[in-house]
Amino acid sequence: MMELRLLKSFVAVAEELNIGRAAQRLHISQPPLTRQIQQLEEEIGATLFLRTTRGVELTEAGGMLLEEAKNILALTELAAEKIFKAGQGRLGRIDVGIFGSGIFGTIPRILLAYRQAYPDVNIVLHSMDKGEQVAALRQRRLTVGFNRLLQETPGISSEVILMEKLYLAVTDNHPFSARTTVAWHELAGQPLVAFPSGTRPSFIDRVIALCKEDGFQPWIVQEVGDAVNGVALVATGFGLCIVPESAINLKLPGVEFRPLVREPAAEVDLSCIYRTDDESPILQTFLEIARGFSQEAKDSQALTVSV
Amino acid sequence: MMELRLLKSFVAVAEELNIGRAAQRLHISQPPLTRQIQQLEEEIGATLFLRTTRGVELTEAGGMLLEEAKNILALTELAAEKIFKAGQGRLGRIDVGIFGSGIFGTIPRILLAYRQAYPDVNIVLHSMDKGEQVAALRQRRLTVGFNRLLQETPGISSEVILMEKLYLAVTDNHPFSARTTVAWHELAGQPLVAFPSGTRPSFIDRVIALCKEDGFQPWIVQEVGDAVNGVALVATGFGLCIVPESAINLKLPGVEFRPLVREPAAEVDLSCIYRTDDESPILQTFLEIARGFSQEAKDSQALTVSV
DNA sequence: ACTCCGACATACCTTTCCGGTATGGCCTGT
DNA sequence: ACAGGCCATACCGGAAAGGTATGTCGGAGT
Repeated sequence: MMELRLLKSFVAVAEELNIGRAAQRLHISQPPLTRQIQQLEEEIGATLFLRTTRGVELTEAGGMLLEEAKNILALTELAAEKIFKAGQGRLGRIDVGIFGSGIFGTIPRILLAYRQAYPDVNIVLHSMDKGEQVAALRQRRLTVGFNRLLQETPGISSEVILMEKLYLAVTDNHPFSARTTVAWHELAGQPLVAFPSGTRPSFIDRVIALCKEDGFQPWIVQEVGDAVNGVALVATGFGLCIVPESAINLKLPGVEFRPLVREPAAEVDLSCIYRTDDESPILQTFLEIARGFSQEAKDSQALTVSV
Repeated sequence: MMELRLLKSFVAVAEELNIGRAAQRLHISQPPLTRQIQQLEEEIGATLFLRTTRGVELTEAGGMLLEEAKNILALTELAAEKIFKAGQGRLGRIDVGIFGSGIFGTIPRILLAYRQAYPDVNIVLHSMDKGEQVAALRQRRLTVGFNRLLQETPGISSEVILMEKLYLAVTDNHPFSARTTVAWHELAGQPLVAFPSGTRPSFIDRVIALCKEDGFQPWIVQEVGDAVNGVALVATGFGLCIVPESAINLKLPGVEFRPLVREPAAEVDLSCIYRTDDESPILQTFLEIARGFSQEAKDSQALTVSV
């Protein structure tokens, strides 16, 4: 069925125009090469070489085959290389689910690091909430998702990347803006903008739980979709808004962020979710990069403590 | 080195997603196919299938390879077919040398018939005189040439396609134009336009030889490059012009053609020339078609005689 | 919970095919 | 006429491909 070995031999002969020399180049002896050419000619049903007394010369059909064969051989080599890279997770496509305000903070840094480590992997971002992410993972429309406050789901694994401290967004004319920090219990009686309004339980439930632990009920004046909208409402004077650390990169005029102090610390997780049975190299390499950030976060924390 | 056999097996498995069924399709048993897939995976260095309990499924790398492999297999099949056709002379390129007035008469009919029989062969015409044709044949810039009155040339073979009777081109006010035929010996003393002026011996020498046989010397008043120019000069009143039969298709106002009668017949050959050592199918098939015209000419002649 | 079935993997054998050595035949250039 | 190249052929040994029998594992059904 015209194996590539025959094509490779053919190319060698066609380029050397001398079976003996071509055989040397191929590190075999001359007679087998003669047979290979004969076999190729028989399989194709065309004479490829004219045997002369000082070697061989290409027929027209042989000349055409030379071009085709070179092309085919190059294609197979490229393909082999490509598939090898793909097998190592260095090539392909990864679909990443992010939530509304996930485009700030650590997630873009992870994505950037991944892109630099695996430049040939196409990163496709999909904005979807927790429930949608789980569904999309199951349908393989997503490779990995970022989210918070995940609960056990069959077939889906989750991994905490890092814990983010909580901050308070205040307007610059609010008394709290004169302070360097705000204590959690001081939130009692303050008008709060809460988010998100999507799949429960979510960030808002975490906030409510922390308040309950400290013996008060938060005064929620408005619910919005995500941190961006929440901070936007703060800017227009609706009230205060509790956000994870990543959201403090969100600069809006007249809005400032103050750390919320609490014992134990008021934190929320940032986690990855993925299909438990997905062992694809693309996912594995991505998780490795993400775990690197997890480690980095711990390191910087240790540094802070030791200083 | 990743033989096509492995790729073919891979495609079968990737399409069936079941090694056993794929083996049936390939008319081999299951264990060798399993080994082939293992071998392919090892050679490429990537996992191509995930083995599940109800068959196999493609990894991402495997999915990519499926596309590549299909492409490569299709290319090789197309290539094999193409080369096979080329080997039969049904595909490729033929360079045909023609002389100045060769574009009339039989040559275009031969070319047309060849084009219809072998539509995938590119016919490239080159206008050149006898000497140029021989040189171009030697340099392989020409596959075949048409010419007349060829003499033995080492390395070059010639074959007479047909004999053409000679005609006389006269103006419609010349006394000969009132006749149905003109006898050869009547040319004595008539002003003649002769051609061609290129490589000798040529058509003009044939004319001179025939006159000499009949005991007179032709009165040549002008030499021109080819039959077209010769007939053109006839139209302007320079004199008469002897042309081969094919040139009577050349309609010019005020010019008429009359058969020249002589015993034996005044004829000139139309021949093919080609490299003696050229056994390429393209040339052979072309010669077959051309010989067909040779036969056809004899048939019609026989018909004329019998009627 | 146990068994059975389906699917891939492994072991082992047979055959085919591939490459190596030796040699023959043909042409060319001296 | 002879020697040197070069391709083709004959024959042999070993590697590799395919076949049969069997193992192993996971899931479905009773």
